[in-house]
Amino acid sequence: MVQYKQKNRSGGIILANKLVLIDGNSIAYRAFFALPLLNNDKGVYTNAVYGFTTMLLRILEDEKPSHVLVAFDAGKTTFRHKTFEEYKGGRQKTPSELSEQFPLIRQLLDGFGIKRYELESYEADDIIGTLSKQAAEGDWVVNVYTGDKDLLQLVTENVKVTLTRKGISEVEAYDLKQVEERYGLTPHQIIDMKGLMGDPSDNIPGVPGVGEKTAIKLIKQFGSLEQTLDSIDQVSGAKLKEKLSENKEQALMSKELATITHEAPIEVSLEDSVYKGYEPEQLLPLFKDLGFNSLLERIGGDTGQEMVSEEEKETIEFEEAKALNDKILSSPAALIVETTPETYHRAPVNGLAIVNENGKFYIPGDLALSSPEFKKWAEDESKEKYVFDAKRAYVALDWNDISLQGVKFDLMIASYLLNPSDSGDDVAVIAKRYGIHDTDGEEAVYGKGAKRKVPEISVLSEHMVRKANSIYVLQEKLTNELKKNEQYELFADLELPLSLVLGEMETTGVKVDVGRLQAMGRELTEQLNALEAEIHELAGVAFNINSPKQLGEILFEKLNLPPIKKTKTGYSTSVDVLEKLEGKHEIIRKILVYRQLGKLSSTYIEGLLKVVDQQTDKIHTRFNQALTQTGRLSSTEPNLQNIPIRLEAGRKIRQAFVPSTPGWKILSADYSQIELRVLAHISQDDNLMEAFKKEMDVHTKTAMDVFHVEMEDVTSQMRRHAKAVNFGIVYGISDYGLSQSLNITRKEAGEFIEQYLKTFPGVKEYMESIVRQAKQDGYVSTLMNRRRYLPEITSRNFNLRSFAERTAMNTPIQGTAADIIKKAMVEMERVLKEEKLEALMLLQVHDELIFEVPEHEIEKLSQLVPQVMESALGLDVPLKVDLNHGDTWYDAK
DNA sequence: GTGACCACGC
DNA sequence: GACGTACGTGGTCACA
Repeated sequence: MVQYKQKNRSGGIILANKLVLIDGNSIAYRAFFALPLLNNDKGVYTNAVYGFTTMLLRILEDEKPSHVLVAFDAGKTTFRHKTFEEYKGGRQKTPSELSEQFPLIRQLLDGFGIKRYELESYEADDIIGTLSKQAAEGDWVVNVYTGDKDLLQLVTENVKVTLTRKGISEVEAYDLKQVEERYGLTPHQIIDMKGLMGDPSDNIPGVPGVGEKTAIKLIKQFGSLEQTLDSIDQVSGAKLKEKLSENKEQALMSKELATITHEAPIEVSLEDSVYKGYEPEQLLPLFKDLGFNSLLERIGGDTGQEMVSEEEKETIEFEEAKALNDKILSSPAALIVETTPETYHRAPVNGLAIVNENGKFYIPGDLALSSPEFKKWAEDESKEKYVFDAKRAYVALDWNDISLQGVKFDLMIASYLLNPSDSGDDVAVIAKRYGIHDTDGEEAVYGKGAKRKVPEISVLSEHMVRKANSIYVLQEKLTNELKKNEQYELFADLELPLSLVLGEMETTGVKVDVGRLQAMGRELTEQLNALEAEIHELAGVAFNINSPKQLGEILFEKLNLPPIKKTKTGYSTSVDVLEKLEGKHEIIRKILVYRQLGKLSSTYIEGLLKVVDQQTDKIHTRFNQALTQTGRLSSTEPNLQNIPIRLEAGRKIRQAFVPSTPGWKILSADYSQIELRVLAHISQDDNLMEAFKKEMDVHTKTAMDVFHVEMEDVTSQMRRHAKAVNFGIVYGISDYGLSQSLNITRKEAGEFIEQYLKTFPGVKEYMESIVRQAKQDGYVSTLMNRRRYLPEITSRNFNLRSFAERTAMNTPIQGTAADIIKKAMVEMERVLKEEKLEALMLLQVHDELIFEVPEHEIEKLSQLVPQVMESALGLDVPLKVDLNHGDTWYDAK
């Protein structure tokens, strides 16, 4: 364990005491403005605390001080206000986001065992001035850390001042020599300089018209402010002479204000600031609470995927169930169905855990899965269960012929809805965010990569009981937070039911025509071999076409083609680069085809064949319900949301996706322009709403309005551009992004966007108001109150801020579309059951639902599906669904 | 194992 | 004027 301890004095020689004085307010300010507005899981801002902490850790490591003291300003008025009432007047009020962090900084310093001090009527500077003088007189070595150049006046033989530069990441130490180099003045003359030039940030007037250059020149010439004022007649320049004599008094007062006192009536002694090193145990809970996970390691804490050490864990008492009775199978109960992390399809159940008001129980897998009592309890809707990742539990049990019902709380989903940015699939990680630290992460228990294995049962049983206990303990807290955010309906009526729907879709799986896939694979391999030979022939040498590095060398060095774009590591060989080279060499076309076919072969043929269930020829994807920042689902192992469609060669892959029962059909229903319809609704833009109400082609309509032409005069080029702009609006891309996708200049792209917003003033108004709202609230919401926090929207970093602004505009659109289709899915599943239909919902691809349907239900479904989807959520514009069916997914177009 | 690069979908 | 620009998943290569 790394622990900071005062180092032994070398060779027994006692060196001078070393005192570090920190200007607390100044460093906190710097940190606050340098870092984006981070917050922890409780919504408390922590950026200043974080910056302060990293700085402090570095100071302690670099300086290894024997004494440390952090000085703070106290109150608003100081003795300087008696001299000059407007001292520090006109200063912007400290933002509340910062002031609320000061108590945390104080707590943190206490945790470090570092003395802090503030004194009524005095500023931090004065405390530092007084202590540094005392220390220097005692022959101590002093280093002052601040962001304020004024403190340079304190530099002496023994006292250094270290200034923060550029944010907080860089610092610069000033001793006598460096002050001289920088200003050509002694530290004491800094005050004279200030008297002349003033300081706008403190509202110190100085002499108007005199800036740093003139001030330094005068002080160099005459030695001090007083001597300058005594010798005004020797000053060169009539204007300057006049200014100086007019503002004598003001200059003297300014000097007084800028002078840091060495005589503050402080009640601390140097010895009070003794620093003995910190105890990691004191800091761990603070850091965890603040969410400083990256700093835990630096102070010798755990990173989350190491076992929580035994001392930190309270022992947990639990019972191993020998038989299942009402005491164990009561309600409500937290339930863990333990499966080895990763895929849960056909996964063995490693055991179960239940925590309820009667106690904590570990239940061996065999016992539960073979127990009729357990099945009855699990399937009983009225027995309330609290879980983590309901779908995992649901599917794992479903493979064992148990249909889990009555899930009333899912910790994973709840945490995701409260804040999608710190979601996760690990109980421990989420529990920690909410203050529970005794649960190990999955990786710590199971190991990772090659080392993954199911641990011995004593470890595993305790692990699952701890997880169940975390859920049990956190249920109320998160439920309350959801209610407070008005997200409980989203949670209970949408996402929870959806997880069961998704679970059913996943277990149902999609049938694949393996023979067909293999045949396509063979054909592709032949084509690839032929192409490879031709490419090598044209290049004059055999090389790996899949290696961007080798390909780049061949194209741009051997064949001397012009390198259009570079990447960090070499030449770019991406599609848009190759397309620009297409006319220049016949090898290019072949490489493009090789790339396209190679992708199909490796990702889609081989990739899919790898995950086909050998017994049933079905593919069971997993939908991740708690991952994307917008509320969309994602799909893994395999990803069935990116099966090719645009290019015919790729689209053919879809021919391998077939119904699981002979004679059935694949039916696909996709929302037409759902995001733009949502945008029309949210923005209430008349023009856009009209397009949908009149059922116009929205891209054509956009082209007509943006280019001011009649419908029949819209060229395909215009429509393509309009479509790209609409696309950009929906996905929140920038002018740069648009310029890339249309291969036009950024300026032109910017003009397009501007023209678009002129045409749709309601949209413009929406874009502006949503950004304002995001700045005010810190988050944006969808129609169903899904949230996304955007702390960076107040960042002073242009990039971070712009990105957050585009996100603010885009997330309510994309997220509401996600809400709508999710709602339709829940409703659809209900209707299928209610109508006793055999048809099965198989997949969701963001704006599209895929079903397999018996022939005789096609007609019924063709009516029901659009009806359900179009009425999922009432908008002020109609929703429209396009429907297709066929023998394979390919044919459902 | 990890990061860079590339490519597929919405 | 620079900054480095939708969100995902997954394959391959090349490095350690």
